[in-house]
Amino acid sequence: MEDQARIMQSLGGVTLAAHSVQGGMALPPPHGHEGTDGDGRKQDIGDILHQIMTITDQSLDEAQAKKHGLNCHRMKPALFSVLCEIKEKTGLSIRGAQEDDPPDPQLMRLDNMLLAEGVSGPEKGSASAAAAAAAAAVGGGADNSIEHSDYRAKLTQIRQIYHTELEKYEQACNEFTTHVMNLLREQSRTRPISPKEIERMVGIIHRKFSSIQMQLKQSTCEAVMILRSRFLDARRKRRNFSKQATEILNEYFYSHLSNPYPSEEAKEELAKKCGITVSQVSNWFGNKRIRYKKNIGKFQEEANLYAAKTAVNAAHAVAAAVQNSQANSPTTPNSGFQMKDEDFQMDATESKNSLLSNMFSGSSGSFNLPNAGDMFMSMQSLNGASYQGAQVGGSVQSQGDTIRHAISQAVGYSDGLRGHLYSPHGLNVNGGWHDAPTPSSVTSPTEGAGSVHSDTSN
DNA sequence: GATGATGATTACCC
DNA sequence: GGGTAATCATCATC
Repeated sequence: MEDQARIMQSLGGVTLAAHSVQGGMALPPPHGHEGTDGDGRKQDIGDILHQIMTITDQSLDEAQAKKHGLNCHRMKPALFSVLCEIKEKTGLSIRGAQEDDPPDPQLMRLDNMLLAEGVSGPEKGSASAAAAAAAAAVGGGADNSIEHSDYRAKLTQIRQIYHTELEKYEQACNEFTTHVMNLLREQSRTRPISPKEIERMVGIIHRKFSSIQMQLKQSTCEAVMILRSRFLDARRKRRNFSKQATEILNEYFYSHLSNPYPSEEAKEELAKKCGITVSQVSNWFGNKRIRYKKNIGKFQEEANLYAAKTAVNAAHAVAAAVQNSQANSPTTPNSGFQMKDEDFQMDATESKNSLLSNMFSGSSGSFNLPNAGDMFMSMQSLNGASYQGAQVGGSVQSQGDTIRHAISQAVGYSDGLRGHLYSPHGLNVNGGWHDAPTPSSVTSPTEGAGSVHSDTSN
């Protein structure tokens, strides 16, 4: 009843005068100047207010009937207007306090993070970019690609949950807003509810739902952070490279011992072959160079092993090339092939044997000696059918020339092996490698045909 | 569990 | 930016 008294006071002393003409009604005189007529109207208003205040205590039918009666009451518009104004005044102060809020920095941070992590915003690019970034931090390799996809899958899951929840919240917010608006509009027929107030109420609802959304964003961010940290923590959890990968890297290293600095292209190619990343190749060569330099004696055995291995590969490749040549040559169907150069006649078996013996005895005969890397690559090219002699350096035209070139490369490599077998090849007195141009590319002896590249070191 | 091997990281240099 | 050297952390072997 306090409220009623307050409203009565307001109606009597403050605002009623300003709204005394409503809907063509008679003007009630200002408070304090009313006479007996004023007393009557005051009584009338009090009566109406009493009816409004007690309407909720009545049964539905009674209330409906009373509501209709009140709606039709001649004083209703004036009273409604006054009540609206009172509410507006109090509402304005509330609104003034609530509006003009600066954008919440925490919300901005959350939004930015979700965008950066690829949870919000466009799906494909950022999500995979974030996944790739995390995967890059973790490292490459077959297992890591699994982890990569695992990370991506989990991120996608988080993204889906986030969007589903967000959608739910938005839907609930819209539904609730519509419901409240309808309710208020309906109520506004009997209660002093202005459109501004409805608007304000909608704002309040939106703010409430925004805070819920913020909680959702916060939870999502936490989930992403946990996922991310889990992957980043796995950074140091290394796995040894596969045996095959290590062999490929070692073969390249020892065949380029004079200048074990693979170019970017070479690194990429090695990475592709080994199923690791370029940075892992760089790491590997960095570690290898240092460890080799630190303990040449220890690595000598390994160097010999790889040198011998590569030499055998080379011999096999040459033999294969010779046989291939025999098979393809119309002039030399079954026997040894005839070279254009008189001083280069060799039976296939003989060539193989002499090559092998040369390789391990260190006798390279009168052949020129390209560097080990050249041989390293030539062998692969001979293993396959698509030998590209021009890329190796000479203008290889005839079949015989091709073979001669290959053999000379092989023998040249044996010289390279001699260096590897008997001395720390390529290291200068300061413990560093001799200056040499960076090789432009790489292939390993295990590689198939069609990947011959030049190596201009030495 | 001790130990060596090895991939990754970091600080520094050029 | 790429290389070295030192170091860390983990793996693999005994």
